[in-house]
Amino acid sequence: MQDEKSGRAPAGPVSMAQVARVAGVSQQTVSRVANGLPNVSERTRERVLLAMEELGFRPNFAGRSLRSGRYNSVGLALYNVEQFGNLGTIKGVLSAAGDVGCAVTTVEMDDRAPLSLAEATRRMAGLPIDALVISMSLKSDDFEDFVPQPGLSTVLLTMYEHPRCTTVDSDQYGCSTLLMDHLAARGHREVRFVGGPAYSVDSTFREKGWRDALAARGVDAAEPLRGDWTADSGYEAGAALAGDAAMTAVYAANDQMALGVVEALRDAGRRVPEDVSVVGVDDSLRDTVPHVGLTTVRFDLVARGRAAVEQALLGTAPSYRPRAIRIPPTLVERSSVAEARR
Amino acid sequence: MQDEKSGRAPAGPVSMAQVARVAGVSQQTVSRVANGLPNVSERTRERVLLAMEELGFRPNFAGRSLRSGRYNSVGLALYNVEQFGNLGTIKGVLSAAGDVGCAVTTVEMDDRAPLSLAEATRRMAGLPIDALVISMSLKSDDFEDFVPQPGLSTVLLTMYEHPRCTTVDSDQYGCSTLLMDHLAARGHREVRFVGGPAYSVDSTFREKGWRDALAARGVDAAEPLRGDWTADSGYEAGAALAGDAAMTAVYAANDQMALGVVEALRDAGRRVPEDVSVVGVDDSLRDTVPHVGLTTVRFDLVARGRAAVEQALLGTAPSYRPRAIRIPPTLVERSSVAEARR
DNA sequence: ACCGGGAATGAGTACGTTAACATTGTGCCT
DNA sequence: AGGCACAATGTTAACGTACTCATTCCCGGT
Repeated sequence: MQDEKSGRAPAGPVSMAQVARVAGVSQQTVSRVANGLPNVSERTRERVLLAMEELGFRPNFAGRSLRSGRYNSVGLALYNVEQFGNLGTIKGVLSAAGDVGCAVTTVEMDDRAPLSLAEATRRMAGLPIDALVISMSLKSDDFEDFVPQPGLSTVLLTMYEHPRCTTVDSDQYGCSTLLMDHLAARGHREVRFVGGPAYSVDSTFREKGWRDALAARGVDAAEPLRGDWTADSGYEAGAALAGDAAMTAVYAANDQMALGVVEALRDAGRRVPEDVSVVGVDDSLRDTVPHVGLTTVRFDLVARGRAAVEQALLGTAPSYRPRAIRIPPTLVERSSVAEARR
Repeated sequence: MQDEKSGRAPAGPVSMAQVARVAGVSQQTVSRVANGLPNVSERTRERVLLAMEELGFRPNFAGRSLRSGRYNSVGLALYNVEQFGNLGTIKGVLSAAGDVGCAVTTVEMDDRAPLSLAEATRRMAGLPIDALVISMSLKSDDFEDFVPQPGLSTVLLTMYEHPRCTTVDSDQYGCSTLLMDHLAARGHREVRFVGGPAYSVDSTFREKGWRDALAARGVDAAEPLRGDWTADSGYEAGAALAGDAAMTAVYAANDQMALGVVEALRDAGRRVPEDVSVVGVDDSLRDTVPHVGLTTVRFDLVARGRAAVEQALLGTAPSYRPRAIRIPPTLVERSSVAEARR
């Protein structure tokens, strides 16, 4: 049985040599046609293109990059794929890679494999990639010893800084400054904090930003509460906070918890924002809740992914020096913040 | 200046031949060590490993796969990356690929390039992949002519069926059956539908499921409303629906719109679920809204991604026959559905 | 002492591509 | 007419790996 579209039945992958034979030219001429080089006569080009079509030729990636030494692909090592924010980051990575004609080669680092940076790098080093972006929740001590693969430009998506790798992240500290300034400008001094789980690096940086902002204004930080990012855990925190008569504002480390806090405060008879102001982080409720009123902060996650890829590709140049890039957040002002009562 | 870790400064990528020279063995022996083959004496193995370490050897992907003809990678063509559900699907793709030691090579098909299936396949065909998964919003007519790249096992993530490619999707029709059965069992006959935008294929299938379910019970379908997936658009639809005295239930095509419908109905003085029952799709509010009460339907998106990769890899066997796989949803019963008034 | 056998290792080759160089053909200028 | 420039095409070599086969070496059995 023959392929109904072509006269010949191509068995397995088709090489340039086979196309050349059919077209009656040399293999080199096929290469020239495949790469759109100019020095081919129109007649020959057509003959070759026809033969390609007929045989179903597709260029062999391995042969091509063995010759060129380039892969036109960026590596992406992901841990915790389903975590909030990864989709935007992935979009940015794909988009920036696509801009320069690169694909993205991704590997999920799950719990089957060890999670160390060194291990992740080793696994990625054997893949067809020109540069590497690593997105993993990292403990600080992992950094001390880490040495990137020599000859493989590496960027880390993290708030920590590294002497030999560029690091890129949304500014998880700066978002607190932004929100606390916003609250302070409206007379809020006693601001409580509802964080994420203790192991969360992002939450830790947001908490530090909150703490420093209070300290800068000479306010003692009241004990922060801790949720698990869910709205229900925010509700619990809000219920616990409702009795605190001193505080005038609550800073929840994400919007879902902030929504829970608002609900709990209202259920406890405290009005938002008249009695208590509430702010969150992420702007994740925009399309999700009708008439969102939550004042929050938005990260440009796509820019985060884009920056990572751009730096990783820049890093292939020998003169490149590692740097730390922090994508600034923007304030999204809605109606959950009012002037503090005196 | 020398590399501080090794005696020699490796210039550029290191090949097996260079390692062999340093270790005083043949290139073939280095290959055996690199691949863990048994026929190497302990003494030689150690010498080679030492040389590898010293030079910073990493196996060349291109050479390896040129020889083997395999890439150990699955291609993923994505359109509309940030669309709901993609993160779970990506997780499933990565996870299933990782299970068999494969990476995932992804390209975003954005509006710079034409969106046709043929075009996407052509672009992916030159990448280092053994099989291909395509996730694009597809119009039905794209299918008629589409012929997958010969020799490249291809799976489409879509509800449409294709004679020559396996297609995989969450059952966007079956979710309606599930919800309508649930409502019917509680005496609901007049069920209104709030769909997504007209171009959405998913919404179209959900609407068809709703329509067929009504027809099966001899109920004339009242004109469906249309939102844009956001909670606010759901609110508008709910406000328009509130005056309909005949209906006893609303089926919104996603949870965010369903939440808007609930809010609007309550603002209009109709109780949920006592007066009107409301159901949604996706179970996307679970952690997002405190005390979610919405009855909805959950898709196993990870399973969707996993199935796509599994079928794509199975498709590399010559005896494989294309099929259509629909991942069934599960009902998530909460408190927005009650017995219909008589 | 000789031979057979198996383990360790090496030599040669092919995978598909592209760069560099070589060759042929064509037309134009002097 | 002779030669020169340039375009079109062909030839050769090399990229790094792993398969197949050949060789060497050592040991034990007779």
